Amino acid sequence: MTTERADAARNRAMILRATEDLLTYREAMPISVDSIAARAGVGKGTVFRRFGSRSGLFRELLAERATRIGEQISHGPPPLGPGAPPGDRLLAFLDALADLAATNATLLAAHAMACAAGRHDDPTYRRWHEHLRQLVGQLRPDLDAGYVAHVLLGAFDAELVRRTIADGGGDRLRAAVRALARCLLPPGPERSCRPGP
Amino acid sequence: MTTERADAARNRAMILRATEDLLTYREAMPISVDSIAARAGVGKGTVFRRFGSRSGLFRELLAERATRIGEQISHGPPPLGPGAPPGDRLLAFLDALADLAATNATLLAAHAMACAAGRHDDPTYRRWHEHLRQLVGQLRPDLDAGYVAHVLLGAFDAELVRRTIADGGGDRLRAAVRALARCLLPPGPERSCRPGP
Amino acid sequence: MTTERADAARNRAMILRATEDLLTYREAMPISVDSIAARAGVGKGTVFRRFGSRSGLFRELLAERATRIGEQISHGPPPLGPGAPPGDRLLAFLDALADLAATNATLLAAHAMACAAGRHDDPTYRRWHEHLRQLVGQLRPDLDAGYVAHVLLGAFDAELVRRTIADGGGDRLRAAVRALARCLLPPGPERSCRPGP
Amino acid sequence: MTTERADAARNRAMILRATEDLLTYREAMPISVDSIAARAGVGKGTVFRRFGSRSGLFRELLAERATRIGEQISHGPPPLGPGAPPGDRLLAFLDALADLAATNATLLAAHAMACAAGRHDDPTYRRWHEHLRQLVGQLRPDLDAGYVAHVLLGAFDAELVRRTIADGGGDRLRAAVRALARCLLPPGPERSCRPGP
DNA sequence: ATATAAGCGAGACGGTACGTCACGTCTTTAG
DNA sequence: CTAAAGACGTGACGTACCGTCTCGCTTATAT
Repeated sequence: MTTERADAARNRAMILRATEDLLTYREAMPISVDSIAARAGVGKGTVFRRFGSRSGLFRELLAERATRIGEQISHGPPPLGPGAPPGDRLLAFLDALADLAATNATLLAAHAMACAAGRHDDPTYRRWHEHLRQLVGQLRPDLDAGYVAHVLLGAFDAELVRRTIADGGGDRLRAAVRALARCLLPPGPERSCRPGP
Repeated sequence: MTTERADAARNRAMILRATEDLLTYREAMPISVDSIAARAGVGKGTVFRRFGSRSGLFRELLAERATRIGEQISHGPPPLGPGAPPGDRLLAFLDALADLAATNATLLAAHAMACAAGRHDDPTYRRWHEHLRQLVGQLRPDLDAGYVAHVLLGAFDAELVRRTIADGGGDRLRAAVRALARCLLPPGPERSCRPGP
Repeated sequence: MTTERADAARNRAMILRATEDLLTYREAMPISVDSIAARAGVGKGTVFRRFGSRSGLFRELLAERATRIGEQISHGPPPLGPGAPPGDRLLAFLDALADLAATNATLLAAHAMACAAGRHDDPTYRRWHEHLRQLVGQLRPDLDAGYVAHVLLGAFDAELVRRTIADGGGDRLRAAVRALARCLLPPGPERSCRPGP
Repeated sequence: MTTERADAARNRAMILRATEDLLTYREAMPISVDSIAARAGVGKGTVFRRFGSRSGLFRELLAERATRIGEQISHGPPPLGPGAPPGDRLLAFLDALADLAATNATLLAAHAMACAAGRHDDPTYRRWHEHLRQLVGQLRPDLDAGYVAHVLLGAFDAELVRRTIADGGGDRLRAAVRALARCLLPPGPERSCRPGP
């Protein structure tokens, strides 16, 4: 595919927009592909053609939302972008994720629901995981960086995020994540907990 | 109901056994209630009568598996049971969870799939969460204990566990969890970072 | 299946009735299974469960309509039923078919559309064909009775029937069929091959 | 349009040839336009530009096959062409149709499938019907010539032809048609209603 | 022991949502 | 600038599977 046809791009945008609308209105999961297609004013086949499956639709929507963070990680200014020390980047990245999660709770829920067990293969998830893995690896060679990266991403689990912001708002989420992240930072001079080899 | 009918008890066991078998054979999720009923040699209605729903079936199966840990937490000997210092209990509990997860990876996956967003309401999950919340609260008053407890339980996410033991075995899972947990322990001069049994 | 469940029978009737209604309203073909299910107030799955396919639905509806004729052929009074000479039975049967076709033109069309090439396997068609084959075989051993029986049934082709009654009414259809049928009767002393007006 | 471009003519031929091939290979109906285009080595749009629709493709293919008969009817020698008595022309025409049907059974099936209810509007069908209508009208003023003409064409129904030649070959079809046609001839001294063997 | 009522077993049933299919259209590009 | 190529739009179809409901039978209890 060299370039996307004009009508395809238009319908693609309409479908994504319709999905957003429905996610905003209905917090509950039952957002059927039919309802999305109907609201977008296109046939159901179009949705499946463009996104492959229900999962693919939410995946792509999440990817769209995650674009900004991804770009800032790669080319943005410190501390989120390259150049800052790993500890600062880690905190900045988790802050960004917390922001994203707090403002897209329902999308996360839908994405989690749709992607089910395959969420580890989601491109967005993989990118985030890779970023975390590298930072953690630099900060704490004593930890299983890959595993810890997954656990940190699990801290933004849709249901957990929803419950947390429902009882404390986005601030509580950010604070909790931040406090948790600091536990992973290497201990300073006054911290005696020195991990073994 | 005074007593459980003999055939009912027998069928209940057959259903649970059939579910285990299917979980062992098929790693993939699509284990339909029909297939379970067929393999158990009972009608589908029996499954729903006994367990209420697909989720209930997996919930009960997990609860059965979690019975030992629950009892040891409540009445067992330290460090898992009462009496040991919180840090030791936390590590012991997470060790136990890692063992359970390593030996029941597919069940966890099925449970996660079936319970979906409602897994926070699962009795077993709640009990574990409450236990962790108290321990974390005692150890680290500076953290959001409830949130951290959820994150720690997220470290036993089905898909994550599966991938971890697939690439490193149960030992890697246990080690990774242990290393991660130590980050949460408060720094203390007299507590070794590697608490022995 | 020993006996049909009460609710199944009720829904079955509702579906057939809804199909009739839609056939009455909309002469055109596009009667989707969804529209039938919606009008019947049941799910689409129910329609497919009971009738197997879109074709099966129309087949069964036609069979229901053809029940009277089938019974009269088997056990009814002459000349349609047994006992009358073959020539009289042939004419009576074709008359009955013409009546049925004239009053169920749209159903025939839908049935033809749905059954497509497989209409020769339709139970109702087969019964009618067998009846005709026997009568023709008795009347005209010189003809290929099976083939002629198919041709005679082809005289009630949905599109042909529709056009004929649209330009001449049911009477024209009946007369045309009758005149055609007389050509097949063996020439007798008092019954000329050229029937009088 | 003054003349057909060379490549257009070539593509047209390739499409028709591809359709024939597929009709020969696959007796079953599901010959999609995509498969035809693919086998012809052209884009699907080309097929639709040339033939308007799926139906149009089969219609044109049938028309091509029917060209010889049409010419012989109009300008050929008796008994098929003009000049012979109606009875002879009728028999000759039906013979020719039987030959055509026997050698193009699958094409007839595809044509019937594609044209569906609109086959009465097919140019080829109309020409044949008109020819038959006139002959029947001359031979048997007592019959509904238009209706009988349709019934006679129905004797070459695709499914019927297929079954007949499958169980008796083309000879059985020709004989059956011939015997049936003689029933329509007016009784004459030297031409009995009961034709001999 | 037998009749009767309560409740269980089996799976057919009801319905929703999904993904597929193939027609016909429309945009893009090559000649 | 015309035509080829095929990506695109569309909606009906049939399927899968969850949870419910009905019917027949088994078990416990009363006589």
